[in-house]
Amino acid sequence: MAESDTIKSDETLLEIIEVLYDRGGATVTDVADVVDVSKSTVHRHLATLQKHDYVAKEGHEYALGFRFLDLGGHVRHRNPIHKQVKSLVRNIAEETGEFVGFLVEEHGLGTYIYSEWGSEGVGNDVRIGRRIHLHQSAAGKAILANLPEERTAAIIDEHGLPERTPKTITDREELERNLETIRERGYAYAHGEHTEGLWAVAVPVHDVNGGIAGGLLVVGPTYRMRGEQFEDELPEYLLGAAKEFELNMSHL
Amino acid sequence: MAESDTIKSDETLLEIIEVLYDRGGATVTDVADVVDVSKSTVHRHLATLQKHDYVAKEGHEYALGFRFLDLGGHVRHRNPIHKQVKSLVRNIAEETGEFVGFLVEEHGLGTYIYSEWGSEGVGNDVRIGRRIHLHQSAAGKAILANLPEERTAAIIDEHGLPERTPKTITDREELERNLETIRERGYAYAHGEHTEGLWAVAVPVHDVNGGIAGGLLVVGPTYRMRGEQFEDELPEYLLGAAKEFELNMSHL
DNA sequence: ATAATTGTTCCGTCTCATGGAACGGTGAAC
DNA sequence: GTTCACCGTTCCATGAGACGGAACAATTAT
Repeated sequence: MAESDTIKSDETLLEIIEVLYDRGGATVTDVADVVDVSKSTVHRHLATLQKHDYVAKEGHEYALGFRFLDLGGHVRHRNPIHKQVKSLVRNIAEETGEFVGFLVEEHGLGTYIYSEWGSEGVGNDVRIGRRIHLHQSAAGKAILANLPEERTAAIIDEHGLPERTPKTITDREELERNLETIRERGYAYAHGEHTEGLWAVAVPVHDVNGGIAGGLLVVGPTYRMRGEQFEDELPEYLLGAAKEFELNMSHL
Repeated sequence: MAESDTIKSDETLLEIIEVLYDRGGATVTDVADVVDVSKSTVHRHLATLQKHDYVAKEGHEYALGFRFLDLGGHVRHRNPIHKQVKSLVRNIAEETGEFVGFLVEEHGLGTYIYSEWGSEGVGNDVRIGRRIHLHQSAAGKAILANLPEERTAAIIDEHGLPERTPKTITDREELERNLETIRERGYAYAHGEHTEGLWAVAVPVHDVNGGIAGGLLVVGPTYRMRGEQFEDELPEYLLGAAKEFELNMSHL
């Protein structure tokens, strides 16, 4: 419970990594300006990272190195369902032509472990591994609606309901009503709650123990996501795909 | 030049990450057994990582968290050629049905920034971002053969020629003869030098400045990689694909 | 040429990371 | 049910080592 004590040098190290992440590369002084430590300290931290190939130095610019790709790939492959997720997402992307993603929950936030642009798939700055607030995403809402009630409450308590677009649901009561609807109907919509101009449909995907494995999501521009196609056929299709996926997972 | 001084706590932190990477999850005592520090120290490092979502704790097990996926994705997307590489690799995988990958060089080691299994694509434990020795891979040899001579020499000096299978070329003279052949003929073979039972063909891919951007590789089981198909058609096809890729890159 | 930045190294100081011991909780053994 | 063993976590005193600031080197701008 108590906030265990942490290691200061580690925290600055991570902070430096964060800066390199945000800026996509920075010099010693750049970093020192942002992270409140002396240049020499920054330099030593970067030297340590460089020694272990965590950052690459090009001229005076330091940037995150391929070691992170390695670690990231590891995290993704550790997840046993990843291979199945990949083909699931890919098939649906091909079928629908839209952007398709699979979101999982960790620490109360959502992470896409795989995504795919279909032929018509629209921008959306979703990046594999980028963490997003669950309530801002159709897939996240599908997850929230299917977690044990107290877990959902704990997540909202911890992370709040920050706004991302004017459409984002920031009122707790409203969200809970929305989740209730999602539970009843079996799938979730998002109407520009994450990115304006984009609508999404998502269904929950269960794991073998009946827990929630993640959320399967299709995103498209508003004009293409209206009407029967969006409101009936697509959700039904996704529910079927999720069910099939769950069956595949159950006899592994 | 001089080995700049590094930060000890950072190094243990990275060492701990490495352990979690190798084992795919470990308890405090597990880590303390391997990394020569006290349990309390390990605990504090892990607590720090956990606080920032770099590790996830499940029961008593700590494992690398999705934060690394995020960072890894960032590294990959920063690379401007990534998007083109993706479609290049994917097309060839579809065409050949085999495993296809794109290897780049950093710090004298190779990293796959994208790979794809075709319909028949065979196992190969290649994992995105995993770092491998260049001389153990057809793609790596294609790169080594096309780097400036002194850079190639420096890489061999630094990393040596460790064996991975009995087929791996560990003799420097032999490797240099091999590279010479590759330069002349324009593409590289590997006959089980990385994984026994797998043969590969690879071609170098140049960047806009005429430098070497990476190596494009096709891997398959020995029995499927023999004969004319393997020895003539496939290399020619890859050379064509690489050329087309280079053209696409030149007018961006 | 000079000045103004940069990254890097050096050094003395005092913070803070460390190991060891104590605590609390959980599960196996008897 | 009680004991024992082993786990993660917290506490504390101590000395290693992370830190800031100054000096140096190497570029680039003026």
